[in-house]
Amino acid sequence: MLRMSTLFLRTLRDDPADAEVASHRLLVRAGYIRRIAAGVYSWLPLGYLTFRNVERVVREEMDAAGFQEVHFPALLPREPYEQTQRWSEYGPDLFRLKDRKGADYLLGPTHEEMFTLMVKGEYSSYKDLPLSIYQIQTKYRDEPRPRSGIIRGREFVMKDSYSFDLTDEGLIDSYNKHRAAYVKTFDRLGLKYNIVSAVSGAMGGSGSEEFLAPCETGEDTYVLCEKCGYAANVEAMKTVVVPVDSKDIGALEEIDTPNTPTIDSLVEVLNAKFGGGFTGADTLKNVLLIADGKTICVLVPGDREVDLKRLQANLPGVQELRLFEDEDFAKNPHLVKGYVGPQGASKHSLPLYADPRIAPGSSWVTGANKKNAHARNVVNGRDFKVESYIDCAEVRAGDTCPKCANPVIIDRAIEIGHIFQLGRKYAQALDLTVLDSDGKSQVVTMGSYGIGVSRAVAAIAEQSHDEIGLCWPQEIAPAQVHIVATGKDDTPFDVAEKLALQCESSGLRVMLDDRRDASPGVKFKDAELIGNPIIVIVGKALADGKVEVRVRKTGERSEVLLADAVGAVSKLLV
RNA sequence: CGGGGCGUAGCGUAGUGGCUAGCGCGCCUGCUUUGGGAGCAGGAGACCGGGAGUUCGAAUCUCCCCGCCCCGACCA
Repeated sequence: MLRMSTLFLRTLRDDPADAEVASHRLLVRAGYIRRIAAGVYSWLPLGYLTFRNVERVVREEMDAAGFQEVHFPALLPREPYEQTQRWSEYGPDLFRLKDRKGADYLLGPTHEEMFTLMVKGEYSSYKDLPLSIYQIQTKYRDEPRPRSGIIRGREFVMKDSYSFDLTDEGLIDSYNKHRAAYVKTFDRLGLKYNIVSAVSGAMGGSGSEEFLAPCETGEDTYVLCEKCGYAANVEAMKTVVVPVDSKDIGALEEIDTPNTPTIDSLVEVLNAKFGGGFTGADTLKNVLLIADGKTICVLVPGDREVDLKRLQANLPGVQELRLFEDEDFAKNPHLVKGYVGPQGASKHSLPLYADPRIAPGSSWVTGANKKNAHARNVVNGRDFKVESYIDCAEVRAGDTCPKCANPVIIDRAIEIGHIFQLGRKYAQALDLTVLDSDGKSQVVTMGSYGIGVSRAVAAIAEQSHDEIGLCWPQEIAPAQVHIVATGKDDTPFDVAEKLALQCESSGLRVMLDDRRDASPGVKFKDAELIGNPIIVIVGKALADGKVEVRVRKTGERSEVLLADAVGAVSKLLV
């Protein structure tokens, strides 16, 4: 039983000045966490109970799915990460340190290498597969900008699993098992979430989905089609290419457009010249970039920006991407800033990547590749040739769903889980092979699956709070029932104590506010701030032999006979 | 790394060159109070982020450093 009289807890009346988002503010105020350094937090008793509840749910579901738990060190030697290039590729996000002999170590940001090597050390036959193992481990990433309390920390706890299969079909099967286990886990955690298609990013691999918990303070943006259920991270959102008939479009024609280096100024001139009707969407924006040292041109409708994240996600293999700067224009005199057009790009072997909205056959107004001139009737396929279609324009609410063509909505969310079909990248690099039934050596194919355990605590807090405090789902709350004794003499305290014991013996987790020196107001405020799902008040109503039972989330209150209290509480918790 | 902001007691804050750095919450002692963050009285607690400088005098002005928060870039 948690007794408030002795619990190591100090709640704060004011919001901490450095906390912005609800989860951070309330977890600090309610005495769950304390900041130690940027992105590094301690868990106090209430917080740690909550954290362990989340961890328990995750572990139970992993075990139930037949995955086996292991535990690696957080402190790791350099060598395995050298073999997969990540010692260098991971960059400054990797916490690196040296031991007294000067040998390189790191604090693990993720453990693909260790899992792969562990399996390699033990298994060598296809008969041992499939295998899925996991750990719940503290991870370290020296984030450029930790933020939002425990949502994005530099030290955090993650459950990471890895599956090992001989065949691609096997991988898909393991992937689906994890997916199902994740659904169960997040359902039990009481989280609202969407499963969205994602890009696999730095981890490599093919299929990848994210579990996103919608909330305003989330840092991921995703699209959702409310009609058909299509959901995707904006980076992975697909745009359908619809070719346009261009037979009736006249020949390319140059037009004088003095002093119109921007889309807005161009639209203005066009409308003045041709009697209106033009918008930014009729113009073609040619954005020049340097991709790994090579100049490329990206075509988007004039009313849209290029989304660099989407672009990079869809340009496979490109490590470094940046926009053209003035000095780049200076080096390339054929590219006239403000008047770039795709016609003639092939002459300079400039590759054109087009957003699918620049459909084959579509006609545009665009730059004429010389100052103060534009061209109209510039037709894709006739006047310029696109190297490939690539999703790269900013995504907007109301864009067309690639599945059912209805408008999509855009929402923000916290990423609470991510599942990948990694494939053979790590197994290849670390030479994890098994003998197949023909006695031939085969590279194993892997999946990787993560749940942010500490982040899930914050995500639940984000989704489950109100103005006055936290409102935990019962499985996660520090206690299921929070019993408050109020009054001057011993009776309510004795009754509350007895009731607490009864609740406990009927299997409930109980917190008892047995403080004699705190006023009722303080106890009520604390109970509401702490956020256990049921609050029972032993006080005034005792005169009628009753106690008051409150549901934290709904505010619903009722008085029940003392003898019926345990039953009433249990019933509300079902 | 770019832009903005902040750093004064455990927490929230006042104090823009001048006496012993002020207030609220929290904490300690005593009395009172006990259904919505109680009242009175007394008390403890601050190298004013650090260093250097300007000045008769610096929390306050200048420079450097450190730390933190927010936006952007970046990010399983």
